Formats: sequence, C-alpha cells, structure tokens
Amino acid sequence: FSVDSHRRSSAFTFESSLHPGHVLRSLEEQRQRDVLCDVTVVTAEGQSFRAHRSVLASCSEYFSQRVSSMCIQNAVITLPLEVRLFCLHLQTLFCKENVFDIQASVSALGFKDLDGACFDFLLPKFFSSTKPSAVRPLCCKKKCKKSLPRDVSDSDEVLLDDKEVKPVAESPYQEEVAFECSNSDIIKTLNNVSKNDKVTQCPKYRKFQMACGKEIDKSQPKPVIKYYCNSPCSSNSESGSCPLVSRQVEDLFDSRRGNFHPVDANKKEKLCEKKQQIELQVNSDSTCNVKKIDETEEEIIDRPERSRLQSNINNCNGNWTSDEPKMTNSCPVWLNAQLGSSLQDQSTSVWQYPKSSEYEGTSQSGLSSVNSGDDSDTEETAAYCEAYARERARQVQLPFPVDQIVEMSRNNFQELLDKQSLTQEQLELVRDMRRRSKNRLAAKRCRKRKLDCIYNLQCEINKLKTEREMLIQERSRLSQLRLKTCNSVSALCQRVCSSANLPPEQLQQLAKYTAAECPLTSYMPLIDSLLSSQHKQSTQLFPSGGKDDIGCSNTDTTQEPTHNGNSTA
DNA sequence: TGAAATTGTCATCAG
DNA sequence: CTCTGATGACAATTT
Repeated sequence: FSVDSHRRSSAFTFESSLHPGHVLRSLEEQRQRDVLCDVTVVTAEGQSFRAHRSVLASCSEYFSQRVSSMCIQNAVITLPLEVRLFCLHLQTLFCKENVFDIQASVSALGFKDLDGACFDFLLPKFFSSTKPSAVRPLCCKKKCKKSLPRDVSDSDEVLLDDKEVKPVAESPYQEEVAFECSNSDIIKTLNNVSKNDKVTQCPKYRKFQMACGKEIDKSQPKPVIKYYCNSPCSSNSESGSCPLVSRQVEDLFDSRRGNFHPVDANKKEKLCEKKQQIELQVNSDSTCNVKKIDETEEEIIDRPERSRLQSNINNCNGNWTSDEPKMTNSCPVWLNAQLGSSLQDQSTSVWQYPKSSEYEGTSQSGLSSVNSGDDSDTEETAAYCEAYARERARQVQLPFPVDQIVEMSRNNFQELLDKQSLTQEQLELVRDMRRRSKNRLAAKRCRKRKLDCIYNLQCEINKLKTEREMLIQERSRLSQLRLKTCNSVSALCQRVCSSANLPPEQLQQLAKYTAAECPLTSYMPLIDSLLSSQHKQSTQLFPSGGKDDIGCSNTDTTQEPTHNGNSTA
C-alpha cells in the first residue's frame, strides 16, 4: 500500500507484488493444459509448442511482428532454423553445450530481456580459463552507493556495471529465473548486520568457545558485507515479488518447521547440500548482489542475521544455474535456478568447516556464513559441534581425523582403537564423540520420523474428511431419491384409492404396508376417511361386529382421521 | 519479554 | 556383556 501524499488520510493505492507472478503462473498452467492457446510454434526440426500469442508477443520482437499480423485463430508459426525449441520451455539450463544455441535462438527471436550482456557474462564463464570470480561483471557502483550504507557499499571488489546481466526467463511464461526483488529488505538486513553487536559472537556456542579457551574478542572490527548492485536499482520494486521458486524452496524447508507439506526427502537433502553452496548474492532484474567474500576477508555474521539474509536471498534471488556438474545433474532444474547460481568460484563459497589443522586460531570467525537459514542452520550447528569435537581432538592429540570416528563401521572403529594405543582420555573422548554424533543423527532421524508420521496422519485425516463429505453427499442424494419415490407411490395410491372404491380389507392392507419413514401423508387421510365411512356403513348393517373386521389394523378407525396420518402409519 | 520451535545431549530400553 | 538405534525428557538457544 502506498498513501497518496495529497490525500493522505483518504486514498490508498494498492499494488500487489504477487499478482504478476500469479498471472504468469496461471498462464503457464493454461498453456500446459492447452487452454486458450491460440498459436502453435513449430521449429524447423518439427517440434511444436502451444502458446498464447499475446505472451509471445510481449517478450519477443520476432513474435511480436509475426503474431500481430496474424488474424487466424490457432495459427502456426514456424521458427527460423537456428531457433531451438528448448528456448521456449519453462526453464532452460545454460551449459557449454547449448549456450551458443540459446544465444542464436535468443538473437533470432529478439527476446527483449535476454540481451547481449547476458552472454557477455555467460560465455567467459563457460569458456574462459580464468576463475569465474575474475570475470565477475562490473557493477553500477555509483547508483548503488546512494542506497547503501557506507560500510557496506565501500567495496574494493570488482564492480558491476550498468549493463549487468539480467537473468531472465527464456520462456515467456517463466518467472522462476527472473523476477523483481526488493532491495530495501536486503539493505535493511545489511544495515542490521553491520550494526548488530551480536555479530561477533554466537551465544549458542559459548560452551564451545569456553572449551576452546578462546574468548570472543569484542573489539573485532564490525563485519563488512560487500554489496553489489547489478542493475539500476528499480524504484518500483519496493515490495519484491517472490514467486514460485522461493515458495517451492520454502515448502521444502517447511517440513522442518513442522508445516507438513509433502516433501521429497531426496530433494530436500540435495537442497540442503546446495544451500551450502549458496553465495549471498542476489541477481535479478531490479536487484542488487549481496556477496559474501571468501574466507580470507569475510567477517562473521551471527546466525539470526545470516538466516534473515539467506531468507532474503531465498526470496529474491533469480540466479543463474551453476555449471557445477553435481548440481545440474542431481537437482531438478528449478532447484538449480534457485540454489546454484554462484557467479563466483564455487570453491570460495562452499561452506566448509575448517579441518582440525586449519582450525587452530580461527574460532568461529573462521566459518563462512554462506550456509545459513533453515536446514543449513542444522548443519551449521552440527558443524559447530563437530568443530568442538575437532578442537577437543586437537587438545588430546588424536592420531586420526575426527570424521573417521563417526563415519566408520563398528568393526573398523574397533580395529582402529586396537591399532592405536590411546590414552584413557583419548579413548574416552573418542567414544564420547562417536556416541554423541551417532545419537545426534539418531535424534534427527527420530524427529523426522515423527514429522513424517504426523504428516501421514494429517493426510489420513484429510482423506477421511473427503470420504465423509462424499458419503454425506451420497446420503443426501439417496434421501432425495427416496422422497421422490415416496411421492410417486403416494400419488399412485391416491389415484387407486379414489378410483377403485376398495373394500375396507384392501384399504386396511394398503395402510398396513405404508412405512413410517415414507411420508405418504397425502393419501393417508383419504384412507382414513374411506375406512371411516365404510365402517359406519358396516356398523349400520352389522351392529355387533364391525369393529372386529378391522381390528387387526394399525389404524384405529374409531378415531377421527388425522391430518397427518401418522397415527395410522 | 515470553512463548514456541529447534537442536544437542543424556538416560533408558530393546534388539 | 557390549554396542547400536530409538525415543522421551531436558536444557540451551534461536526465532
């Protein structure tokens, strides 16, 4: 919402940041179901692609020209030879093998947002022998400085120029790769980071710090987050749209928070791995890049701040898919789009806990903070525990790496202990570490099982609810059917009674077969009155036995006919 | 500031 | 008897 400055108290403007995303998503769903599609795009290879011509026209000069001149419904557009169909798909992975194809396709189609700068960036990344970080595009330093706090904008790093890459969708429908994002949140976060006194320590690990005998030096310089803006900061992106991908990612991670969305465990695991490789980098149309510097120059950000930062990243980044083979092969494409995306050398951004040898003297500040938020927090915490173990191992001078203690099988572990003549202290430590690590993992599994169990129960409840609804509907339908049948029987009886002049016995039989639950109310009074009149006649003729003739009936014919007929039913 | 959530650890049990 | 995994309970910490 924004307030009209002239009519501050009475007028508001509402602009939904989610709306564009919803529209695009809906269009893509329609396209997939071939709803309202009015054009077929065919490649030279014969592959076809149904689409909405308005969407095509809105993002490609080529289509704009072709489509605007068409007036036939369900027209067919044949693409130039150099255009490959995958460029129109929801997501396309950029790799060495296809980048030229994509470039040619994009060029031929005149995709408005996928301009040369994109490939200026991508091609060196794929084909240059230099480190990717060395080809990091230049940044619009001047423009970003305006909106940045001094301590985060004064960067010595390579800057991005105004023509920085704008990662955008290859597909007209795609929003996962490119979307607007709020700068302000990031800036606020960065400000908080720099101002937050807690950044130099993490209370949760005081125990660890104490054990390591390393007091936190509160006089450490405040953290400096290097900040890049890769495009002119958009003024209308105050509220960033955080569409599908971030939602999907959050969905995955939500399970840990107890929101029981269906989660593919493999996906989640992979996601966790990938999150470790995320850089604090935001890269989209109206966004700025936040990049955590490598370990030699980075400062520590405390966990909450990191979580918030990461959350912002999750919500805002529209990064490029990494060329890391592991990532492209093992993750769903959308996951890569969300997670991979380091424009920088992966080696500097992978979250790695320092090995024991490296650990000395690093304390917490040796930790990269690229791994934060949600599940990675868990891993981070685990890493601190591991670090604690490593430190202890260092103190008692264990002759083998800590990792082995946990990872190796029982037999191997026993063998190792047998081979090494360990002191009592070492032995204790090793067993303790193994036990705790195993237990930690067991606790995780246990909790996960619990969550899964709850989730399954939730599903079961939903299923039963649905089933109940269906049964209620069925009951209602059957009830109506019964009523209808009763009414027709009633009408039939009425006709029979009025036209057949039945003797009392038959009337009595008829009354006998009326069921209480079948509301044959319409003809019961008629029977009663008929019986009543016939009874009078018979009484006059046979004064002594008239009542007995109908005595077996449910109907008490001495009574006055009731209006509702229930008394005889 | 307090409640809720998260996570590691310990104790205990069963296999 | 020891080891291991599962799990309840608790505490520390974060959200």
